[in-house]
Amino acid sequence: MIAEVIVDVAHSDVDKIFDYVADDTVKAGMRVAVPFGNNRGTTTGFVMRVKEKSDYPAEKLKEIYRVEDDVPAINEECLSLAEKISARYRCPMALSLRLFLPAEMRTGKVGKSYREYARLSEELPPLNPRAKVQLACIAYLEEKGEAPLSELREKFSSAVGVLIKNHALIVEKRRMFRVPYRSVEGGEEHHTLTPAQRHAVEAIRTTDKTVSLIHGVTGSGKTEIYLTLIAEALSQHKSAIFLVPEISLTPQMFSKLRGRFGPKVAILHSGLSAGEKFDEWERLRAGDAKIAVGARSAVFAPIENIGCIVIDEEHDGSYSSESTPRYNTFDVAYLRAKYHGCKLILGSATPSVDTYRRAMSGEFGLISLPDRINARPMPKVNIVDMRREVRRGNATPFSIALREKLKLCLENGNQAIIFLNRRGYAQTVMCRDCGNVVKCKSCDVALTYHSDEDCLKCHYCGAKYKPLSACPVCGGTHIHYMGTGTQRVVGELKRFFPAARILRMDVDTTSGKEGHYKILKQFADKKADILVGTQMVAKGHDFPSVTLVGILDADMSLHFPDYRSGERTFQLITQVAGRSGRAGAEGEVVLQTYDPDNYILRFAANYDYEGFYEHEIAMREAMMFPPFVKVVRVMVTGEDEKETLAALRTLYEKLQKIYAAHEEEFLFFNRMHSPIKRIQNKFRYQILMRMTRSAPLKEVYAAVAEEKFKDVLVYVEENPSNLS
DNA sequence: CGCGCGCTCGGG
DNA sequence: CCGAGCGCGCGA
Repeated sequence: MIAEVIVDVAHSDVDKIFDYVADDTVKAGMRVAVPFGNNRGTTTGFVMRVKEKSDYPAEKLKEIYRVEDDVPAINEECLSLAEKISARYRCPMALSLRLFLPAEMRTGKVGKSYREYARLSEELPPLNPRAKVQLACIAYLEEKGEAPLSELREKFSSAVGVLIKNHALIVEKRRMFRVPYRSVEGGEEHHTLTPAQRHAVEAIRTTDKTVSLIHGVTGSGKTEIYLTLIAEALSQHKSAIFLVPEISLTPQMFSKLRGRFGPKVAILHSGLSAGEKFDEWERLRAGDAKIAVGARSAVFAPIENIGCIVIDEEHDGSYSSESTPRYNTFDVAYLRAKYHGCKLILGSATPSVDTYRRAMSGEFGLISLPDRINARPMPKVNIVDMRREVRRGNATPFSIALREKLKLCLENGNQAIIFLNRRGYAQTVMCRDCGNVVKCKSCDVALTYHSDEDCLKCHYCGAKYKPLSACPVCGGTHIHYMGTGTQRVVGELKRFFPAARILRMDVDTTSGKEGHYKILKQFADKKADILVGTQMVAKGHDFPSVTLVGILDADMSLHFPDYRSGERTFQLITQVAGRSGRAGAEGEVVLQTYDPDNYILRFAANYDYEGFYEHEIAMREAMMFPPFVKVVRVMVTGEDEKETLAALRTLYEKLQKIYAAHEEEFLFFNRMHSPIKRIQNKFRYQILMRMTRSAPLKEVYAAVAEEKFKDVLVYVEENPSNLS
């Protein structure tokens, strides 16, 4: 037999099928060790197909050294999905295949884990009646039946060894599965659905559309709808995928899932240990677990017979991959849903403009849940004009209104969340003598001062620098810390509310496994009164005692140089605001801005998604932005600026030919450096295009793929979510 | 004349 | 991607 093999080398030069002689144990989807290249070593490969004979000269064929899996690691569906991903995102097969395996499995660093159990032998050999410990051990096992060997060793020490030697104990090795979040208990049983929820479930069940969007405000009970649909899939002996944004793997969600589905749930996300990830993956592959829950990568879960796929918080940026292959989770989920003929359910309180448009056009089903389950109104949003605060001489990050409401909130024993989109202490460090802003040595990015470590950090590469006492350019000593970060806010809050217990949550405080979880749990357990944080406090957690949310400087994300900045700001404000007043008392929001009449903020303050959408889509159409056109960026990066520029030029000239031939289909075509000219020592130049949807994007891809540059990396992005 | 380095090529 | 093969330049 012949196996068609893709070698696990991420390079287009070797991105093709190689035939190897195989025995009949080899199946498609298994990994194999094969001889490859002139080195006598081995390379891992993926068997894509097995066939009877090869077109390649038989005398040149080599044999597979070893089969690495006893069961295919990648099933037929996923093999063909990998092919589609490679074609769609133009990446080597090796890279798309890797998506389907836990990373640690590939490097061979992790494997099955076993545990030894001991039980009594059927016929006990004669024992020395004076060996008290041995007798105790036997008595213990007579009562228990069996016990882990390690436990026996701890209790009865060396006696265990003697008993094993005498064949009094039988030791058995058994597979042990490492369980993530063991400490999270399964809570809450399912409650009955409200009429609105029942209607939503029914609508999804009966529609002939593959994709349904649930547009439901925070607290409208979307999760219960997902769980009902997943339970239904399970009852039909099918499996399910439940995707959530990276950070919103909250304890509440876990306990809900565990409570409802117990061990049928497997969790896949980057926070797990290698062993846990591997075991959860294995449980899914073997069919022991039926529900794959996790962030974007869980869309590649090794399951068969999928009954439904859910993408919660559909609008979230974490659903598009930032590294090759830059896949979009929705696209992959859609392919899987089509393959299995199952439903794909998207949910959000603030759907992305693109998704909502597709729902409005009838391409997707649309279900609206305008009311909160408990019929509680959304918290009132007070817009505060910070320009007036400044005029009144208030130089602190907090408006007087926010301070007063905070005071009241704390006096009543409630909790508050303060949100701002900037970590660290001060945003920039500037010399007042010459105006020099201190920047990172490897990136073209202003450094941020962090008071707890007393250092300057680069938020793009993580580099740390000593704080400056004098300006490196002019030697001036009037170093000024500008702007406000989470650390400074905490400091200022302590000044105003010395008795308040304050927690900070941003990437600096959430390192390590379960980092978010710990902070959120502390806050949920009311070990703190105020939570200060960046984006990550915005994601869906339930804090019943939070009655006040403060949004400092809502303009920050508004003036981002990106066509989606308005959309993102609306989503962010709506999400953060939704943290207020979920159970007990009525909630309130203070929204601070220097642009109080901005339409995005107005719509957000009124929770008027439709209004926002109508305005935004009209604007996009008028300005010719996605979804009406495509924004395409060809990114050219390299450490050597000359080489990078040369590559840029070559590509530009090539693409210009396409542009010239299709000028009427392009709205914009130009080369420039990226907004951030250098990150991690790499210069970043780009060719930016805006083109109609019928424009020859394929030709652009092909032209880019044809060129290869030494030491210069080139990639193409469609509607990039981050234009920096 | 010999070897070291850089480029090109091939891998089943 | 990685090593083999090969051409060319330089030094003794």
